[in-house]
Amino acid sequence: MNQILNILSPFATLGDDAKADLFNVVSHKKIPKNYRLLDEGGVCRYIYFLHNGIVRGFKNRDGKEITTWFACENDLFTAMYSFITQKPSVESIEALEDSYVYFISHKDLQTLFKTHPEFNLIGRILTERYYVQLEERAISLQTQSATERYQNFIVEHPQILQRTSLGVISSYLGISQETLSRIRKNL
Amino acid sequence: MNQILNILSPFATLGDDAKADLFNVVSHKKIPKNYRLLDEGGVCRYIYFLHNGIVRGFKNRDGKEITTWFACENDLFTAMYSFITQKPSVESIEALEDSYVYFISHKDLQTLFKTHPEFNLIGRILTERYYVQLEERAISLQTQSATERYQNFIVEHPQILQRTSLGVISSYLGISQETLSRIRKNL
DNA sequence: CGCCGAGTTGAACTGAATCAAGAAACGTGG
DNA sequence: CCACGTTTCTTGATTCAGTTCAACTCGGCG
Repeated sequence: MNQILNILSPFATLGDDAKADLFNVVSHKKIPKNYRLLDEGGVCRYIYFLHNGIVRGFKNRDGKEITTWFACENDLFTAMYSFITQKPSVESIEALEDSYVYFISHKDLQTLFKTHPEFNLIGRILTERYYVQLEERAISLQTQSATERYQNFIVEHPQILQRTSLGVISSYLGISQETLSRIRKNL
Repeated sequence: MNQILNILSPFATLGDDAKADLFNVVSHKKIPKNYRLLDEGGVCRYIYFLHNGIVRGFKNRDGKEITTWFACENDLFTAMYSFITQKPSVESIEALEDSYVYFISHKDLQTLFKTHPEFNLIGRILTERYYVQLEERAISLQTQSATERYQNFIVEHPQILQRTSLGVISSYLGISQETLSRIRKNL
């Protein structure tokens, strides 16, 4: 729980009331590897804080799973679009390792927004992070070669590299598994 | 001015006070073709509403201009990241046609947020739109062929297709101008 | 022991970039 | 209103990065 406060503290100084109300609506659970927190077509009702483990978001495209983001220790995550709009999601979320998450429902978060305006910053922070991350990926896909993208990835996500399978990473980078294997060889 | 209200009305019903305060902080001006609303390295102080014309955001990559988004009539736009954080921008903004914009400064918008919480929706709407748009582009770059991306573009942005140069579109699609020319030919 | 998923390697193929040159379209000034 | 230079677009020839398909290796695990 304290980790959550640590994450939020640079952005919002929470009063004791706010903290108490937050603690009241936060749940937590263990997530086994490969468990799906959300399936395509469902509405994402929660925003999550990843205590430990790795989680990914992905979409189906012609039967292939395209990874669109990773979350690791101390990251906030959710199916952005679905959570914000509370409409069905086009992406799914699954754990790539046994993980432990804290989470708050959309409804409870709305209440927090109203009673403690400081919490509005959460939304902004999350959006900002997601946006910047996504933007970097788009630019990378738009302008860099497969090798450059991989090198970039090594720098940006060293932990994920170690702990995730080749196929998942290659789909994130938008290249085939074989090509990634060869790229990796030539380094 | 009424157009702005029309854009906002589906999301927030504004009281007369709110409207008056909004009108007080909105400026407007004519932008000639090729004029830069923001240069890379500068902080984006304004959020804009495009009354007419076309505007694009772009980045420099190895001396080439990579278009990252387009705005057209009735779109809200800004250099997202820079405007939110009020830090220097990595992207520039320029008009692709003679345009007319309404705009609000970051500072005035903050004041509006405080005095009229309804306005918080503006931020959310804008972010949502930007995010979804960006996400679609990322997926497109990650999974589709040049031809598919172009066909997609035709459907999504027919107006921009008509009114923008080939080079600008090709950089948005992440393909060379020559290839786009050939793709266009074979349809 | 044999299966299974994950990763590697090879060979053929292909989509798209690059380089280079020409054709249109466009605006500006004489 | 034409002539000129500039920018934008097209077309061809060549090259190359990355895909695809297919076979093979390796390390676990029932």
